[in-house]
Amino acid sequence: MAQLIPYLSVDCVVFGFDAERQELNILVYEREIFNDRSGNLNLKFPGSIVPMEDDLDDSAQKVLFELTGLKNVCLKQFHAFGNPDRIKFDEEKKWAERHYGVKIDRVVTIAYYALIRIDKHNPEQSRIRDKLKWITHDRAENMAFDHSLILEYALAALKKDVLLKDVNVFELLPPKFTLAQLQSLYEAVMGKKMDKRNFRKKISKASYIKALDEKQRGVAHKPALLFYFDKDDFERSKEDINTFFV
Amino acid sequence: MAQLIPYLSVDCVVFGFDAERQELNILVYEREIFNDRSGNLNLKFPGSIVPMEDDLDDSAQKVLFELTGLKNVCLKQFHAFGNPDRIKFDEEKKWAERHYGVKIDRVVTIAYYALIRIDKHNPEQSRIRDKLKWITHDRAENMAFDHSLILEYALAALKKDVLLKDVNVFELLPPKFTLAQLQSLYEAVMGKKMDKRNFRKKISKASYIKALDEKQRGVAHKPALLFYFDKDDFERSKEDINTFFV
DNA sequence: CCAAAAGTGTTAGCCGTACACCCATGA
DNA sequence: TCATGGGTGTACGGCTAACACTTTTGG
Repeated sequence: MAQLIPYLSVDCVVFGFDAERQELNILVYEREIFNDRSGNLNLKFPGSIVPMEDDLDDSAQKVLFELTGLKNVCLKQFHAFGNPDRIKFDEEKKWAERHYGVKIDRVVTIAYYALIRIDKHNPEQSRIRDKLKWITHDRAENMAFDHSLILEYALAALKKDVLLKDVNVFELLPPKFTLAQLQSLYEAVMGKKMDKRNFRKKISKASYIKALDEKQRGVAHKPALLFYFDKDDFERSKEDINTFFV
Repeated sequence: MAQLIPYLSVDCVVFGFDAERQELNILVYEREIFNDRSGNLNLKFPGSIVPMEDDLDDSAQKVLFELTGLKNVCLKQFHAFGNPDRIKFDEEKKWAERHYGVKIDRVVTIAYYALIRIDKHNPEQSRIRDKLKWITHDRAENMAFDHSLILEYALAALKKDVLLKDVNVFELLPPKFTLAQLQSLYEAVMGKKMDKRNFRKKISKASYIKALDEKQRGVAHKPALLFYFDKDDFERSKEDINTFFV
């Protein structure tokens, strides 16, 4: 049977925040199809062909569940990638055809990014646990297909969403966090360093970030006060974004 | 032949700005498939099935060209809509099957918004000119398929892009425009009124909006100074968006 | 001379930015 | 007692927001 229309897939760029190293990490799936090529060509983002009867968002949630054992993950669709030549190598086409069990000429993918708590991700629950790994952004060049491009778009979309409070960056943090963790997360997302005192002054004006009556324990320095995030206050605070940048 | 995967289409939400009436308008395509239903069920956004060999962006440009006779239109992909039930009525399914000449069970659409100058849009050049019309946002409820939802997403995406200077709102204006026109455009996009003096103070700080040595003519009131938009300065000015909203 | 829209300045309070030292803890 | 990161204040300049009257034109 000839294929007359492009296949449709979803791909998920899963972000996790390593609070120790203060780094934004990305979950990738490692295949073994290129033996003689160096670099990251064996790395791709987790994804799946969209079944005929499934909603796009549901397909993405399903991928995430099979991957991390997590349900109701924070997931945002950010772009569809449809270059007819996005499958670059014969090895990739053959891999995809074997993997999905259909003849494939072209795949259009709807890309999502997900925010998860890196400590919640339980690889034991994953069907494909031994093929998953976390990498940092600067180790993600030259991935399979157009996935390095997809990552650039994902990072830009995340940054945009965070700037306008269109996403909950707190999904990446544990329920109790320090201001230093929060600051390094913002710095990782925005791609720039910020001044500690000014950052804290700003955060103290955010009604949705609230201090607990509790401190860090067991650290070899002055223990930090812990904070939590109030989602309802956050939702309310969205309303007064008015002023555009000139 | 059974269809095993969803069809893929692109749809374009075309915005135009009516500077006289100070309204944001939307270009819709009118069909004649519902006789006995009231409302806007006959209205849809222009779109097309994506051919097997075409890039998504190219397909959208092609739709725009056939529609408006314009090339290199400002076009931004903003969301993919893939609810399996987005074709709601039998009449719509039959229309789509007749229109595209294939059996259709499900269509996933990649939605774009376009900004065009309403005065440049030459309906004479359009293949389907007698079926196109401009409507305002508040007259766009209950459109065909999920197109009213698509419009809501388009407006939100446009607003977001304008806030972050990710799109050129000046594509909607003639090359020479007054500050009153510019202000009413911002107001239409942001959905809120602004103070004239404060708006002008802000605009005067934008290096990319420059006064001409020329005024309006033939108006029955004090003629307004004309301004133009400098794209290079605009691109340069994007770099210093840093501060997130709390 | 009237109607209509253009154009203009000041004040008060808030926000962004730049910058350096003491504090609490575990080892 | 030392190393480590936590926590804090001030001053300046720029931005936002509120607010009302005069000017220029065509009719």
